[in-house]
Amino acid sequence: MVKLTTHDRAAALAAGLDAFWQWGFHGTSMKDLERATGMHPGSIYAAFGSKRGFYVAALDRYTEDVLADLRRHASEAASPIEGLAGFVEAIALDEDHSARSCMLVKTLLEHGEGDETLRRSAESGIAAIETEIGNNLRRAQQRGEASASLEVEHAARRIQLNIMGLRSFACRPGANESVALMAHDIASEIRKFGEAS
Amino acid sequence: MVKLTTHDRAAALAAGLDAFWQWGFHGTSMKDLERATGMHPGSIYAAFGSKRGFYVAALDRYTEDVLADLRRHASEAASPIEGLAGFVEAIALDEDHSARSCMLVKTLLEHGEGDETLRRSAESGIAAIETEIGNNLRRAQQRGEASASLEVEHAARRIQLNIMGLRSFACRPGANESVALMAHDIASEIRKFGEAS
DNA sequence: GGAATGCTTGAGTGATTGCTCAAGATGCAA
DNA sequence: TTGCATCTTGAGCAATCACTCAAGCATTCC
Repeated sequence: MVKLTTHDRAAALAAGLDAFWQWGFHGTSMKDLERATGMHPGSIYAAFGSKRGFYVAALDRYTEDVLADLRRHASEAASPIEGLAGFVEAIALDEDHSARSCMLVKTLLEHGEGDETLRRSAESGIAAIETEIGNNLRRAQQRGEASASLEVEHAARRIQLNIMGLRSFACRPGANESVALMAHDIASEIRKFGEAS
Repeated sequence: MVKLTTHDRAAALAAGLDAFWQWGFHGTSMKDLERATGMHPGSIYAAFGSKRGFYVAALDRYTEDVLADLRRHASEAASPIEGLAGFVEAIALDEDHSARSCMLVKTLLEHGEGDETLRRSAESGIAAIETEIGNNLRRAQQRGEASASLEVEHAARRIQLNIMGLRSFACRPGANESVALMAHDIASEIRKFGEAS
C-alpha cells in the first residue's frame, strides 16, 4: 500500500464512498471513480489495489463514521437510551443522507450471493454496530435506566433491524414525511426499554 | 412485444427473476440471462425489449407473487391479523428464499440515485403491498378484531418497514436462527393490533 | 409441393469494462 | 547541477458489455 502524498487518502475515500453509495459497486465504473476522486487510474490502484479494495476501504470508513456518530449521540445525550433514540431520530433529519440506505445493507443486498469478501466486510461492520448498540443498552442497565432482565443482544438486534428497515424505507421516492414519523415510532420503542425498570 | 411460442414466457421470467435476485441488475450479464433462461439473445430481446425491460417484467412478477402469497395467508388464516402475522412468520420458514432480501428493496437500493424507471417500478410494487397490508388491517377493524381507532395507513407502513428490515437482516451470513426470533417478535407486534379492541 | 410467414439462431457490432506499465514529472541529497 | 528514487500520468490492453441482424429453420397456408 502506497502513501498518498499529493492526493489526500481520506478525501479520496470520502469521494469514492459517495460514488459507491449512489451507484453501488457494479454501477460505479473506474471512470466514475476517477471523476469523483480526481485521481488517475494508476494512483487509485497504487493506493487501494483494486476496485474491490477501494470499495472495502470506503465501506470500512463508512462503518467508522456510523460508529462515531452513534458514540457521539451516546455521549451528548442525557442517558444511553436517550442517545440511541436520538441517533434514530437524527436519521430522518440528516438532509444529505436521509434518502440513502445504510451502505452496509446496500452491500449485503447487492452481493446477496457471490462475492464473499464484500459480504464478510459488510457483516463485520453490521456486527460492530450491533455490538455498540448492545454496549449502550448494557450501560443503561448499569445505570438502572433499563431493566436488568432485558435481553441485551436480542434487543440490540431488534433495534438494528428497525434501523435497517427505516433506512431502506427512506429510499422510497417521496417518503420524507413518513420517514420522520417512522423514526419517531422506533425511537419511542427504544425509550420503552428505559421505562420497564 | 412478441408472443413466446416455443419458450414459455412465464418460465423465462421465473429464471430471469432468480438470476436478477441473486446478482442484481448490474451484476447479471446478458450471458448470465441466456444461461439462466436457455434463450438466445435475439429471443430475449424479442420478448422483453431490453435487459431493463426483462428486469421490470421480472420485478412485476415478483410483486404479484408476494401479493398472491399475502392474500393466500389472509384467506387461509383464522383472521386478517393472524394472516398478516403468519405471512411474516413464513418468511423465516421459507428455506429457498429466507436468505434473500426483498427484491423490491434490493432494486430500490441498487438504483438509489439514477435509473428512475426501475425506482418507480419498485416503488409501485412496494405501494401495492402496503395497500394490501392496509386492506387486511381494515378488514380486521370491520370484524372488530382491531381497534377502530387504529391508524391503518400508519400501521401498514410500520409493518412493511419491519418486513423490509427482516428480509435485509436475513441476508446476513449465518443469521438463520435469529431471523426466526425476529420474525416471531414482529408477528407478536402485529397480533397486538388485534388485542386493543 | 411450393411459396410465404415469422420464429430462432449466434456470430459479430462498437462501446465500455477493470486494469497495466513504460515514460515523464517531481523531490531530495550530495 | 547532477544523480537517484519515487510518484504521477494516461494511452492502451484484453475481456466483457448490451445489443443487432442477416441467414437458417419450421410451420402453415394454398
